[in-house]
Amino acid sequence: MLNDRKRKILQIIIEDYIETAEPVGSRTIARKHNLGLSPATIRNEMSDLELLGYLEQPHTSAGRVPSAQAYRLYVDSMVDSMKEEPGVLTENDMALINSWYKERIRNMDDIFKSTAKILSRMTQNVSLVLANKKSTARFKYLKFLPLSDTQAIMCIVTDDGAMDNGLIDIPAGMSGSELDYLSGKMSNLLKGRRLTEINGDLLQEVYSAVSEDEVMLASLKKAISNIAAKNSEQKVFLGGAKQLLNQPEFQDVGRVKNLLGILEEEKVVKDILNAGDDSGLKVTIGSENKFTGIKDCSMVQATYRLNGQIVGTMAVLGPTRMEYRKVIAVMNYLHKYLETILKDPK
Amino acid sequence: MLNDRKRKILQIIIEDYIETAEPVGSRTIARKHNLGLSPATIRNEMSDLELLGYLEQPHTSAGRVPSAQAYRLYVDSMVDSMKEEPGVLTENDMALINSWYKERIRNMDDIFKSTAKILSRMTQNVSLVLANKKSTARFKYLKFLPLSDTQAIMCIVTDDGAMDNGLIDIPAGMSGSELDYLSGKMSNLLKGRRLTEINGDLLQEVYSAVSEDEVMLASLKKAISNIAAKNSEQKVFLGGAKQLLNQPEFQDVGRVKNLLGILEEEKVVKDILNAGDDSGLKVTIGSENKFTGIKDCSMVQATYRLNGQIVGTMAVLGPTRMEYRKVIAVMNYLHKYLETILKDPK
DNA sequence: TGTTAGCACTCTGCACACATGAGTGCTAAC
DNA sequence: GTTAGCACTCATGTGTGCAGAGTGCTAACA
Repeated sequence: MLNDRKRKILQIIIEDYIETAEPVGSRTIARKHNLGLSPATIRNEMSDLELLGYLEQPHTSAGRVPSAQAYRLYVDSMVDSMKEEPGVLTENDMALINSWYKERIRNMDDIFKSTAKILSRMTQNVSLVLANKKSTARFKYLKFLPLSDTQAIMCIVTDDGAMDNGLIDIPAGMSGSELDYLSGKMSNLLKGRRLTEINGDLLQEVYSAVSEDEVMLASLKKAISNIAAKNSEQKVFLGGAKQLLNQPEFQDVGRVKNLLGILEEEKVVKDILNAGDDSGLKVTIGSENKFTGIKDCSMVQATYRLNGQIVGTMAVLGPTRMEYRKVIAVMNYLHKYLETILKDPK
Repeated sequence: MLNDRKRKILQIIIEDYIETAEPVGSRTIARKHNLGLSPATIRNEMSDLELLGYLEQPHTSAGRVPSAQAYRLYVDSMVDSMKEEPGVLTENDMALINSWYKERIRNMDDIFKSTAKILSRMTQNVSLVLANKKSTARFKYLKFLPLSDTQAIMCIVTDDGAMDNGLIDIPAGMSGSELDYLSGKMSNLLKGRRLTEINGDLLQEVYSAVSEDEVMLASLKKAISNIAAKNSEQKVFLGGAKQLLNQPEFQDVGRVKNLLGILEEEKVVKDILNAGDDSGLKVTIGSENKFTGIKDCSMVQATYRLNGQIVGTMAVLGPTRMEYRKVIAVMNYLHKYLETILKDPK
């Protein structure tokens, strides 16, 4: 539908606008790029492109600005072409990323934190990183570690090698070996269950098979439901609200406030990130966004997996006039990097 | 040095300016407050106050604005008077605070999170909350929970009733009872130590008294240093960057960027909060702040303790034109509230 | 001696007119 | 199909004038 020349001109306009944030005029194009065309010809083409819905004019005597539809075309064809020759990151960029990751990684949270930081620094936009908690882990065994005469710590080990714990009340004077007997019995009965399955009823059943202390049962219930809640909780990491203020579209305080308001509501951020838990890379442009408040923004989002399981989602949120090429390249790189780290988190 | 009338006028100017963010003129004062004085008289007094350094004039024909020195006087005398009749929070405010705290408290982190949120909502400024980690806890005992043929989880129980854990490598084929023997021995030798004391050398000594497996020793060292690091780490919770944008002094994007930049650097925030680990309430006005970047802001800060130990620090950061009275009242209330909760976190 | 009315002066903010420049759309010629 | 030329539009920047708020000073008053 678009001939090569229109395509070329559209691309030039998009990239120029992404760079300068100023409406692009026909003269500018003719001057900057050696197309062998006069401004008048380019004007005619631009007029066509506007009619086709790819360009918009802020006012009569301004240059033109790409529409959401134009970005869509641009991104789609870019994603296609990137399948063949993916990376456009400079050596420098990659070195920077590597060094940032090496900086201070002690646990999973640090990995996500670093990812958020890197994403925002490299793309000059807000980054959102969502860490899914493993809710599919299965119960392996539990153990009580005595603390005092009336309290103990319950440790639950799951088959993914992780451990959770909670404080529980025990009958006064219960001995260590009694506790061990109890935990052994309970472990046998609960083995293989998902943590979320271990609700009040099941626990009641299992527990009453081995003991009958009401106080301890109650605190067990509470501790386990706490652990289950913690495990099914998603965590959000944000980065780079500051960078946003460098973008000309966010010189208006009202707009900044709007976006900051959204980012401060953890629940909203989670919803946004969970909405696109597609596989692979997803670019949402302007009003394609379902959430009010970011309808004038674009978002590039990617989920990453480990053994087929979604571990998390990362996204870059910014004005529709976003450096899509760079953002996508960074995302692709981080994606690979993360999957390597996650496989072998030494 | 200031007679009563000057004092009174100064107070009126400060409070009016805090409310309106506009320079205050002599006519306004005469109209709003029934002082029995004409604008001209007030003008004379204001002229004196300016000479004394309490007032400043943005330009010749504007009203006057309180200087840092004026705020200092205002805050000091207010803190004094609040010792007698402390609270000025409305019933409504208190109810709001209570309900926010009840909302979703499952662990310590939630308490700090809520505090940050409440502080910023109630004061319309940025809130910073620093949670000190208990680095003074003493080792009680440790226990190994087997995971696989070559791995186990090490659980360390401390005398404050908390537990930490880490993954360690064990010699292939080591039995559960061998692990128990090891942990029992080690527990006896390490009992009563601070976690930070348990460094590589001490551990080497203790461990070689009970076993000689190099791999396990290495992973033990690593796990314990991780735990010690985590325990001595301070955590920061922020709230209400959005509220800031409601303040007229932050309509300028440059200033917002400046402050956001600071808030995004966790290390800087920690430094700021740690700098004032005085006891009790501390108000820092404008250039009294030692940190560049917040020299045009004021900060109200309070540390809270549990059994004499500093548990954390909370602060409100905003323009020098801050509602000191309200901020201080909220802080006082939260202070009491928190110390109650912390004493008995049911 | 303290207080006040009056007045000239200063500065900001706003509205308005005007020129400038960038950009377009259209037409006619190549 | 391409291009030069021209009239037209609109945003932006600048200068002017005016109203309003506020001050400082002086002289009169109690």
